[in-house]
Amino acid sequence: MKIMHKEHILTKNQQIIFDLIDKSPEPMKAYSILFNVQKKGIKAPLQVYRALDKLVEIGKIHKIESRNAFIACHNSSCQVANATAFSICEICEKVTEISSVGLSKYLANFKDKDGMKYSKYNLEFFGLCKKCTLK
Amino acid sequence: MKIMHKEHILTKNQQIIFDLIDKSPEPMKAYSILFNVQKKGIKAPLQVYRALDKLVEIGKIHKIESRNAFIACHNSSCQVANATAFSICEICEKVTEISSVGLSKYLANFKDKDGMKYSKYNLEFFGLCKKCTLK
DNA sequence: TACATAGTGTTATATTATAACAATCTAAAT
DNA sequence: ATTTAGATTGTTATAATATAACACTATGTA
Repeated sequence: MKIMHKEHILTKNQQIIFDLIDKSPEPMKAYSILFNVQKKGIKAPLQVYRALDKLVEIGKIHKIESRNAFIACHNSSCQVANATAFSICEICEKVTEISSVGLSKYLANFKDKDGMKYSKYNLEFFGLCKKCTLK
Repeated sequence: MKIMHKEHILTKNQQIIFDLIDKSPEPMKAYSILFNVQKKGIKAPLQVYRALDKLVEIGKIHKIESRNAFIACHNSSCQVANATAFSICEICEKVTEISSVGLSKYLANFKDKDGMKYSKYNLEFFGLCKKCTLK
C-alpha cells in the first residue's frame, strides 16, 4: 500500500485552493471554489480542477463522489490517499471522514469471490447526523 | 432496513431504458443511453434522467458514482437498493457488483465513533481485474 | 366522475469537467 | 551560468453531466 507523504510543497494555486477547502466546514464544489478564489487571480475552471486533481492525488483533500465536492483530509492517521470512508447526512449534508482502524483493516483485507484484494476504495455511508436525528 | 420489492411495473420509458442497461456488459452513461434510445422516441436528457432516477430508487439499477454511469442490479440477493458495493478495474473499467454476505453484514452493522449506524452506503473498490492483472 | 399521484414531452439552462496550446517556472545536471 | 525535462500556469473554447419550469397525459382509486 502506497504511503502518501504529506510534506509536498504546494504551488501557489494549490495552496490557495487547499487553504480555502481546509477552512471550509463543509465540502466545497469546484465552481464555488472558483468563485471564492477569483479575487486571488484564479480565473478559470481549469486552474481550479488542476489544483484539485493534484491535491487529491497527494491526499491533502478527498472527493466526495456522490456530491461532486471536496473536503480537506483531517484524518491524521490517513496517510493513505486512496482508502477513504465518509458519513454523509442526507438532511444537512454534513460530511465527516471516518477514521476507524477496524473498518480500514477490514476493507483493505477484503477479498472478493475471486480472491482479489483491493487496497484502494471509497466508501460513503448515508444517514442522519446526530443533530438531524433529534429534529 | 427497507426491503425494495422488484415487482414494480415499469413504465414505457423506464422499461426501454432498463432493458438497454440490463443488456449492456458495462455501465452506461446517461447521454450514451439517450443516444441509444432516440430511435425509440426518447429524445431529451430529462426523459432519461427521470427514468434513471426511478430505476435507481426501486433498486433495478445502481449508479457508479465515481464514473457517473449506471448498471443493472444483477445481484439476486440484493433486495436492498441502498447497500451497494462494486469493484472497478482501473484499466479496462470493468465494473462488478460485489455480493458478499460478510461485507454487507459488516457494513450494515458498522458503527462510527458516535455509535451511529448507517444502513445505506455505497462502496467502490478500485484495482485491476484478473485479465488486466495478467497483462 | 373527480381527485390525487406519477409520468411525459418540451425548451431552456445550470452545473461539472476537459481539450488544446502556448508560455512560464523550477530543479537538477551539465 | 546554461540547458534540459517536467510540472505548472493562463487562456479560450467546448464537452459532458444534470436540473428547472411548465403544460399536458395517463393511471389508479374513492
